[in-house]
Amino acid sequence: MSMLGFERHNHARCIRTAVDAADTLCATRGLRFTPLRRRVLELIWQSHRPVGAYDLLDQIKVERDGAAPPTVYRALDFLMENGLVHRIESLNAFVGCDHPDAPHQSQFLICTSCRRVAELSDPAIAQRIETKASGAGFQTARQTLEVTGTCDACTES
Amino acid sequence: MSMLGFERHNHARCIRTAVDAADTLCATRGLRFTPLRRRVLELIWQSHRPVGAYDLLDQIKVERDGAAPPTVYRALDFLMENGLVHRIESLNAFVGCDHPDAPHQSQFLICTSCRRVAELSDPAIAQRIETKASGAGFQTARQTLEVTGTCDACTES
DNA sequence: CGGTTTGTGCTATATGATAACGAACGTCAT
DNA sequence: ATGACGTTCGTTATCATATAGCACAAACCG
Repeated sequence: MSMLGFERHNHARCIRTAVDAADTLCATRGLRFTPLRRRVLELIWQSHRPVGAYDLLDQIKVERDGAAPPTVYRALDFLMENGLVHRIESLNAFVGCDHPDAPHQSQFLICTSCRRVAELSDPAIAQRIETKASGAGFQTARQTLEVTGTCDACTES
Repeated sequence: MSMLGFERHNHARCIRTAVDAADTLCATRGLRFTPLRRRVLELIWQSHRPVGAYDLLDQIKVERDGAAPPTVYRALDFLMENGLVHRIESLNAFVGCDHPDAPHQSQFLICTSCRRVAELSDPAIAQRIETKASGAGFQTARQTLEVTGTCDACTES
């Protein structure tokens, strides 16, 4: 069993769970979870790999005539603002958030072999970074922590 | 006095030091520190702000007829491979490395107000991240840690 | 209903990065 | 020196990522 735990999870269910959570979250906060935004989120959740905006666009175009870059970037902006997806800076790509309900600092493990990404949320690491930054007189707004390497499933094989 | 310590440092000297260090390092390793590479490094060190590749290109073009994107990207690749500059992933931009001599994991504090970047190198943080990753069965190749926020000089004013 | 805000369609353009190929240059053994 | 080899650079073309700006439509709110 790999650390990422991807081998035997029911992915259809995984997607549904994520979208349902988004639905609830938007309802709670009075946000408009439009068909476009919902669809973009579904597409992002098709895999645990980060997806590029233009990959999303290609898929959206099939269903929605005249879709253009702003179509998908605006949906992505909405999803990111509300913590439903994260941007992986080192890849210029996007992944769904595991636990959008609570605000959190994330850390990402990015496997260069299978290209899957696992999201960690270790408060101790975040705290340590925060302490170091504030010790330097720096007010932290956001932490970006991305670790690239090889996941255990890929190491084993 | 701000944490970044930029206020009263002699920046001409700062640039010279960095370029001299690169010179020595290249000589030691038998690398070719060509005029182009040297110039790109100088340009990057003009400030402690991350510089975009196309900003560099605009400046290089003035001096070097027919310079094109590959001109600067190749120089940047060389400088990065040899630890002379770092790429700031969240900005798609580049900064000079403070201490290129020793291999190290860096952390960056990026002020969104003055846009300056300070490089930290806290082994404890790097170690903690490494431990967490390997505990998850992940083999780390590289860490990217970028903290955005406000530096103390900007907070004060 | 009517005014306001929010979301989307659409066109254009800005910004960042790489592919591919040949010519020039350095290095080094002969 | 000479030539063979690897590296660096010039040059053109193209790809990839992201945003600006404006008009129209849909939802929201009194």
